[in-house]
Amino acid sequence: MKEANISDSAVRRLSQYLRLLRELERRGTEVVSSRQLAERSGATSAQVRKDLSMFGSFGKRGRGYDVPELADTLDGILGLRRRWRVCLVGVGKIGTALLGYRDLGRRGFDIVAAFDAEKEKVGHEVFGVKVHSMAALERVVRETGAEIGIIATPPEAAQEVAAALASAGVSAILNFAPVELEVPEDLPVRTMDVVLELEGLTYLLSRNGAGEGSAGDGEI
Amino acid sequence: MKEANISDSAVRRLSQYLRLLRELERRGTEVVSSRQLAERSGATSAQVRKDLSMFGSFGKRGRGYDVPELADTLDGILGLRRRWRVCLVGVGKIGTALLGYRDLGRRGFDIVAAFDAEKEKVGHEVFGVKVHSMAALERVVRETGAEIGIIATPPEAAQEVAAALASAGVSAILNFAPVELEVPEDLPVRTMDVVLELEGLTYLLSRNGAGEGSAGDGEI
DNA sequence: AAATGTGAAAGTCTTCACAGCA
DNA sequence: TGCTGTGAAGACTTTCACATTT
Repeated sequence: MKEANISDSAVRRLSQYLRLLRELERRGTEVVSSRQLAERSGATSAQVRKDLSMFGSFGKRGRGYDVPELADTLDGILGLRRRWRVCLVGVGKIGTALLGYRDLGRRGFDIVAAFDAEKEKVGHEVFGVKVHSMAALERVVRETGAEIGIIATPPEAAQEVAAALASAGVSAILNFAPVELEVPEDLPVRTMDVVLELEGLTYLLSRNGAGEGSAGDGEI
Repeated sequence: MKEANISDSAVRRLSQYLRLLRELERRGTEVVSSRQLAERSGATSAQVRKDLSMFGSFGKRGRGYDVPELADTLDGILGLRRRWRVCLVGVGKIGTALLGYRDLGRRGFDIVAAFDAEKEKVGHEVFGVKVHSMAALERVVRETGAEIGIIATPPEAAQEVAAALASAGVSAILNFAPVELEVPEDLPVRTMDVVLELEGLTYLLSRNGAGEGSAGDGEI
């Protein structure tokens, strides 16, 4: 398999193809064409083929792609042939929702520890995950070997937590706090921000004639 | 102000600039340069200037941008000079977390109604928002004038809910279910998927030499 | 006949670098 | 002097279109 210098959005698409492939696999579909993957993922067939060809040749001409085989290939590309250990900082509403989100486990991510600044939460288990004090962060991250840290704290605390996670040795951070984190260059961070996504929508709505309560049919 | 044909990622950056400007405003900072905005948002100064220049000339040469003025300008561009009515479908863990997320209200988004398929939840209020039955969706969306629908249901239900929201007349959808939704062309959808973001990280970790528990200093 | 894999073309986005203004 | 606004250059991404393979 080729090493590829692939863009962020291409990786995102690969994840989407994989999501579709798993669904097709569940239904017993054996073969899928780039066209079909494209339709169901909002890409074009050429783009699907290009994305995949960055890593090798996985299809059969005249036929398409073998579903389980391509799913496994994408697992390999995305680093999903193994499980990942994740820790979560901030057991508030979002943090709790994540602890209870069973898909994480199903898709290969094990939450091995949680942390919270509030004394009342420390020592308890939430959805089977033990909540530690912030003071224990560095020790517990090392002991559990957590590789990915999720930040679900208030924004004021996020930068400090990011620094602590970095120095405790996590290799990547998923950040739910609405702030831009400063971290060492080699520590990838993805930020998920609901308000930011909503603003992306309101931008579009204010350009077009929003507020006119239309919609409702699929007309072009 | 110019009308601009601006990319998705540029809109995302505008939101980030706005987030920073609000923080600067809170601290009483009066003027900011493209360089400063760039540093704190992970962009370059040229990009900040370019992004803004798509919509007009808002800075003062030799000086920078007036913070409250630029914040207000970006509010205008992003459609945030008004409040938006939002409804939420699926009062599970994520849905509940969103209902309790006070930032939404602070940033101009009012959740005016919630819906759930479970009988036990219907009729109750969650964080001050009344939960309706799915059967009431179309009526309540029309009555409340909800413009944006948030889908926080299990993936199996998401497509059906999207169709119901579309036909009830919402103008945009924010989707937390890990599926690609098929909706009328003129109905923008943004999907937020934790697993997809995590996979973006594991992709990077498996390219580099991950698993070596390094990191910890801010060295270049 | 059908669908891949891929160069080449087209299109988009980002960076450069500097004229011009406060 | 300092920093914006912006054409032009460069980098990157997507689409096209077709030779190739099953």
